[in-house]
Amino acid sequence: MDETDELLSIRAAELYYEENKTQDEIGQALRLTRWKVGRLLAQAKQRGFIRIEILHPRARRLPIERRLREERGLEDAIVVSSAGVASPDELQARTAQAAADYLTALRPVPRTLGVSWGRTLFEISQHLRNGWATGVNVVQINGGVSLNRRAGTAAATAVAIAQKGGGSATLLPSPAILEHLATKEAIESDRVVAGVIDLARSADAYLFSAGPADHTSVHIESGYLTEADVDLLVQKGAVGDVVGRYIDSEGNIVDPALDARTVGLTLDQLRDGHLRIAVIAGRSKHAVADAVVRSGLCSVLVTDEATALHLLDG
Amino acid sequence: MDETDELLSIRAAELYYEENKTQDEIGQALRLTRWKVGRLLAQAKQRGFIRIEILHPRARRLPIERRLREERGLEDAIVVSSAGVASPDELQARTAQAAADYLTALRPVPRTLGVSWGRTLFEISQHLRNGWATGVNVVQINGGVSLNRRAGTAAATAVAIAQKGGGSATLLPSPAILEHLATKEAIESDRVVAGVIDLARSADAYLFSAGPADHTSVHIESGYLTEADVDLLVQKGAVGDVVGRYIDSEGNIVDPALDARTVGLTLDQLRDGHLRIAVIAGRSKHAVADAVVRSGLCSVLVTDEATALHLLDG
DNA sequence: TGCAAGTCTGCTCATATGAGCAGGCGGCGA
DNA sequence: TCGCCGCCTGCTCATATGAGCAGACTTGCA
Repeated sequence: MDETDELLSIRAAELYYEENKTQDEIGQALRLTRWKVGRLLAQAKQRGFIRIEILHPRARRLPIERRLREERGLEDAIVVSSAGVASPDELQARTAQAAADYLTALRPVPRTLGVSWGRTLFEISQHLRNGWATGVNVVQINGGVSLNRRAGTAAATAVAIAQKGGGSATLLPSPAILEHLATKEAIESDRVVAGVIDLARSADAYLFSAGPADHTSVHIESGYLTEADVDLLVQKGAVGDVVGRYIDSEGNIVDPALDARTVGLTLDQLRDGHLRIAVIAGRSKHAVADAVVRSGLCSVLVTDEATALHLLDG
Repeated sequence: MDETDELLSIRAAELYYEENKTQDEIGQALRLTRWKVGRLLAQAKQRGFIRIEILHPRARRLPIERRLREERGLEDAIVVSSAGVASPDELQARTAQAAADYLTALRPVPRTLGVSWGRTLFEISQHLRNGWATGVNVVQINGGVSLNRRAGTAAATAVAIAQKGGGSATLLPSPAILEHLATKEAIESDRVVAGVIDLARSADAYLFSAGPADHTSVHIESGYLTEADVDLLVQKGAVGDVVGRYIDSEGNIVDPALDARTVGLTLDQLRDGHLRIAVIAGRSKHAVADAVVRSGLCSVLVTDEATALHLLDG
């Protein structure tokens, strides 16, 4: 394609897309046959001169979703558009909305849904509509009795998802991380707790998020870890946590001792699930999202465009 | 359009524009008739959910050009796209290129073209191709013997435009602004100078730019004015200059005494021309572009998207 | 210079899309 | 409750577009 044709293809594109002329009319204007105009337009598209964007909070990026499925081996991927997003909060809201939509459309409807907790999960619970399902029982898959004033968020999330889905919630009555291994083992041997974990292991689907390994972590906010603890984990290679367990960029547990004091499904138990939906969005979670996908923790990923492109192109 | 339809129109748009499905295929996927899909797509477009952009340095914005013609009474307007512009310099280059293209395509070819000088005009001269016209004679319409080391730019501009157009240049051998009115009158009564100005008044077309009233002005760089002079002009309401003459936001001369010492066509003489092409781009020239269009100094405007939108929407 | 390969052009034909219309449906007022 | 009005649906038909093909043209090489 020489320069003249390139320029003509731009002129044709202007008339076609901005002025809504037919290819025939454009041909008359530019003294070309309509077939030539059609070819110029095809070339303009193919060379990337034409960008078509869908501007809507609910817009998704299907080509990126396809690439995630094909190149990263995911069973499914939902990628929300970042176009026109004003703030990280808005991105988070869009992603939560998409996750809620995905759950609502899920067939067959899971009878038992295992959920983690945190800011993302809470937001998803808020975006779900009443009646999004009928008779979905929700079970917590990791400990989360909050130690600070925001107590109850973890429970509220599970309960909201269950209620709106016409089912009931089974809570895991335990802190996320315990100070002593012995305490953790004692709690897990409790009949109720063990029963909840068994139920969690049998769930039809898991819905969880991941947190970044930094000072904004919900574990610091909740009092389970100190900033110094997290700094140490980062030094050991942590990129973030999944169901309270900190992993490195390959998805390996960075601190086995800490992990042993963490209550809930282990990562291997999580990986045993058939449908494992991870919802991870935002700049700060690029690294942990990569680790989650790389290590096969999720089979379905709900994320934003920028994170998806990070996974694909580094 | 209720929320369900809005969402469907987004899903349909994704499949249509990103996945290149036919409306019929989309209908099958979403369990709709193909006519419904067509209507959803039409609504998505109409509500502005679909944005189509042409990404190319030579891309123009025809709808904005139309609005300029219709709403600001211009005979013609050329608006270059700002999409993907990295720097103000690139915007300037795109606009100069567009001006060169416009001149090249101009029919009938002007026999005599009056030109001003400055950074913009110089750049246009560089973008013109050899043989852009045959036998175009170029005449300077305002004084411009440069006083500093960049001497000759004004002359070089006119000569380059003429040479590449297969014609010759007639230079106006005079400074732009003189210190004393008497000197200016003496120069203008000189046979050669008067002859050039007469020739300029008879030109078939004028090509000129405008400068901002700030310290980047080419008049400061050339030594005709000091920074203090320009500050004073701004205080009097100047928004910029056209052929060396400073105007306010309504296009009126802000300092008649200074104007009287400025050599070249007066603004009224400029307005007598039939084809008056102004080339004005860049953030700093929004105000002066508005003044030029508002006061009818140009009949054709070549500008960038942001400036055009400023003229239209304030 | 002459030939062969590849490219470009303008066509035919099949398909996709948009305009416009008749019937059905729901909402609203009497 | 009935009947009218207006919107929405699914259609027919006209038009716009894309696929594929045969011939012309250019280009590179001997």
